[in-house]
Amino acid sequence: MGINDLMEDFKAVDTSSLVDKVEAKLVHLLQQQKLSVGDPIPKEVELADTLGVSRTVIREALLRLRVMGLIESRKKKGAVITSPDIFGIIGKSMNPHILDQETLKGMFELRLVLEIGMADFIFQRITPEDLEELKQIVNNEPDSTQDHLFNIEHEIAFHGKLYEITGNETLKKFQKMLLPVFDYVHHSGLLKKPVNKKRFVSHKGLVDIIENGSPEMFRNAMRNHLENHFARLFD
Amino acid sequence: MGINDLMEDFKAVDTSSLVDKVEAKLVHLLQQQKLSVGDPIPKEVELADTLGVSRTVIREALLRLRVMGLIESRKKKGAVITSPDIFGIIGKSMNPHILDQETLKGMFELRLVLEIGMADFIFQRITPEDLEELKQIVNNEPDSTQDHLFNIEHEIAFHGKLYEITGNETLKKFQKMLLPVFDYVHHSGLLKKPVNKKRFVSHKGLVDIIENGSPEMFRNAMRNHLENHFARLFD
DNA sequence: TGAGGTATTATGTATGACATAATAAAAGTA
DNA sequence: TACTTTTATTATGTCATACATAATACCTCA
Repeated sequence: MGINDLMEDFKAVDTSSLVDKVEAKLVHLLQQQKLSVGDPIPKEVELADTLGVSRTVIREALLRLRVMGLIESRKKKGAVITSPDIFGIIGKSMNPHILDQETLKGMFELRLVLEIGMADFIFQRITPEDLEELKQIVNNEPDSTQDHLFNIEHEIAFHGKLYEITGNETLKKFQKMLLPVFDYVHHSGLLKKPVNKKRFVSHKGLVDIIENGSPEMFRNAMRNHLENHFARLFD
Repeated sequence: MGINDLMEDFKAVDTSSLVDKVEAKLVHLLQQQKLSVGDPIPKEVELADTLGVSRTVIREALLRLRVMGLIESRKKKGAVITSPDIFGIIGKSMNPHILDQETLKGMFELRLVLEIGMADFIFQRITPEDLEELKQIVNNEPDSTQDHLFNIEHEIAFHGKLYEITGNETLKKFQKMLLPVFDYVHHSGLLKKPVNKKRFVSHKGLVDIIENGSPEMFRNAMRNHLENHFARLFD
């Protein structure tokens, strides 16, 4: 056993707390798949007894799982396994005021990536009703001559509908989470370059493409539509 | 005060637990922005004293913040505010075995959206070194004639590098998180349609486009490159 | 002055008790 | 018998206290 192995061993000293270990064990237990959604897990006292630790530790470990959305606990009924709503959970820790600038900028960019990349799903899954609704939304928008006053409400209505059309709940939740962050970055002085309200491809233009065009055309049009945002990121 | 208002009041009965309230108060405190990263927050006993609840409750509330990545606690030093690594946190609750099918499928699709949508960032931020590295990766790949044996390692190396080039850490972390899920969905029987290993635009083709083409060309090429995956989703 | 030991402090863990809410069991009534 | 109400049970939620542990600050002594 060479010195390097020894060092490896040293590195392996268990610095984790008791709760850490218990948490790991519990997560491992859930992964065994012996348990599926809705199944109850052992009571706190049982667990404490079995694992030989205090109920305090068990409670902390369970609490972590609960915050992560892996379990839900009800009085008397004990804790049951749940399918975590990931984005619901993230949403809570998604406070723009707390995130660092790098992450915030990343989120801003992420939206642009998503809206350009989702073209195929829109074309594949859009229904006639969706298309009709899109047209409605566009018709309710103010005149394009005064687009410098564009309404954030209409922006959300239109782009939100696009996410909805993709039929991807995860994507939609992601957008919902991203929205406040995007807005925050947009208005805080985080991006150096000024806002240029020049409008390129309009919402109406996008709808026309959805109706008569192809995913390829849509991607390019959306890229153009978002030019104002890209311009603030690139030179 | 009409009956409806009364009902409103009834609806407003506070069903939240003590810990919930304390958590809300603490989060609110952090949002005051009076506190920035690295700043310590009051000790557990102080908080318990100030808010008039037991230390247990305080600890549970703090634990939630900790799991959400908003604070870190050190012995003796107390708890300090941290900039949360959102995706690190999500990663923990991102166990494919626990997520429900709908979410899993959503994640699978999300990857496709991302890789098509990130073209502009690749072109904007790629360096000569990046390009060189991409070529290296492609050169190390097995012959395209035996592409039915394509190696998952090379897939990850190539596509991972693309994420890296975007210069968006958030995006990269997101990919890291998505990877196991994508792989899981790919191999579990979740997608009905069989895997068709037919190769369309190759990695080499993509590199060529990055070198000589445009974001627009890249998006189309990537869409084509991912055709195998899309084919399993669409009719 | 600086190294090393000691005291202090705040979190981590353990224990025991009681409160509370949800359920199950039992009792009572039509 | 069926159905409602009351009572018991059970498991989590909250409280209080004590001690362990690790990190820091302080203090002593060479």
